[in-house]
Amino acid sequence: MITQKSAKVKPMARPIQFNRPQALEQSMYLFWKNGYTNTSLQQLGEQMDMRPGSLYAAFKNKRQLFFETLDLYFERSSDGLKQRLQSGTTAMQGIENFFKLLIDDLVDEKSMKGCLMINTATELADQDEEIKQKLDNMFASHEQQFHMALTQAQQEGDLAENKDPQALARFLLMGVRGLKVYSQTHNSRKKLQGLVDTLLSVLK
Amino acid sequence: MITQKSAKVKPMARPIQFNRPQALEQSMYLFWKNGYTNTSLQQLGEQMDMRPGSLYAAFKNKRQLFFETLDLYFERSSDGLKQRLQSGTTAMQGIENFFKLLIDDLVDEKSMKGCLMINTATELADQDEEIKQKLDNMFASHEQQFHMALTQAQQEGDLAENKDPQALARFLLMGVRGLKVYSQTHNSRKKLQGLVDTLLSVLK
DNA sequence: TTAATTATTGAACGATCATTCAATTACATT
DNA sequence: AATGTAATTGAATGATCGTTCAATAATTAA
Repeated sequence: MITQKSAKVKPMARPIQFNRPQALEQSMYLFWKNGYTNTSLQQLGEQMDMRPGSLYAAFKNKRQLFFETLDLYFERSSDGLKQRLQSGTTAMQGIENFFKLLIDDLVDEKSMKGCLMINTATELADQDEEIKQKLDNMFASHEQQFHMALTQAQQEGDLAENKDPQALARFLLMGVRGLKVYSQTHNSRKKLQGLVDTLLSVLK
Repeated sequence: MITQKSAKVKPMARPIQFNRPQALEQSMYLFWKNGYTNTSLQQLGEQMDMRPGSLYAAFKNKRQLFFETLDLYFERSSDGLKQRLQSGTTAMQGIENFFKLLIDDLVDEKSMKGCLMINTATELADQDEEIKQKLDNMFASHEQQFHMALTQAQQEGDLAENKDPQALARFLLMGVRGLKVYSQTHNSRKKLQGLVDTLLSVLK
């Protein structure tokens, strides 16, 4: 009994209605603001303008949706980091610009507070090895971007030869984490500026 | 119709069965590990060995229980901080000892990861002004402890006169936050030691 | 023993959670 | 028009959430 399924093109089904990147961006804001557990599928459905069935057909489940959302956040932050680090005429200027703009972000009352990667690390890294690994890789990638900038700064003569670019990159990123958590409860520009000044003093 | 309620001592009722400090300590471990939202009253009841009715009679509700738990955590951490800062013959030694022991904590696989105050800040500070203020005060208190230690170090000649103890205290505590979040995804002793070395280099 | 008081119990509540699925809809092809 | 296909819908599912409360238990005073 041989079924004669032809290789012909299949008749087109109902086209996809929702805009995937746009929907993911909406989910990102929710997860960012409320965390993973505290964001319900009802909220996600409203924000993304998708009904449960579509949501599950498109993203499998809440966990997978969150993964895609986290990936999007990482891409965005990586792009932003790259852009800011390259915003000066020298690598060292880029690094300084990054922290200047970071302070602006942290001070801005209207902007979203915190950082999805940090929030996820404190909420889920202990309980979820897969997420922990994902975050570790993401942080390492950001660290690498700082590493490259610092290496370039060294080549440009703005960082002493005896300094270790990799260790300093790790340190700066630790500082970024500290600053972001600090600003969750206190976001005075003056104090943030002081913290950044001290942080960057280790590069001198 | 005058009810003749005398001022006599009331007959004793059924005595309280549960141990409040002990129950709170149990709840602390749960909130610490899982976060506020991710800890259910069923889990709390099991861990504290209390049935819902007793739990609500004793602590009002989940939110108030969490507040008491957070207070307990703060007391514990304050006591620990004080003890560690005073563990050396000089204030500067105390500060160094504190970071040495912090690394031990962060590296220890068996110890609980993260910090309840930081976890709460990233989970709830955005959405709950009361908790945000509570945390702000707690962090400020810890900052004050570092401030005092640094002032003493200055008096003892271990911190240059031109350094600002308050700004440095804020910076060190920012560093602690950064280190704790860092260790959520990566807890190599070598790297943590490097980060602490760089952090403390600002005191030189 | 009885009464008064309050801690404790455990079942029950309504709300909300993440998820599923049969029915419907919108398209291209025949 | 009719057919095939897959996206979409929205009601329904069972589980779990935080919380309440009438009944019960344990104590002292009378």
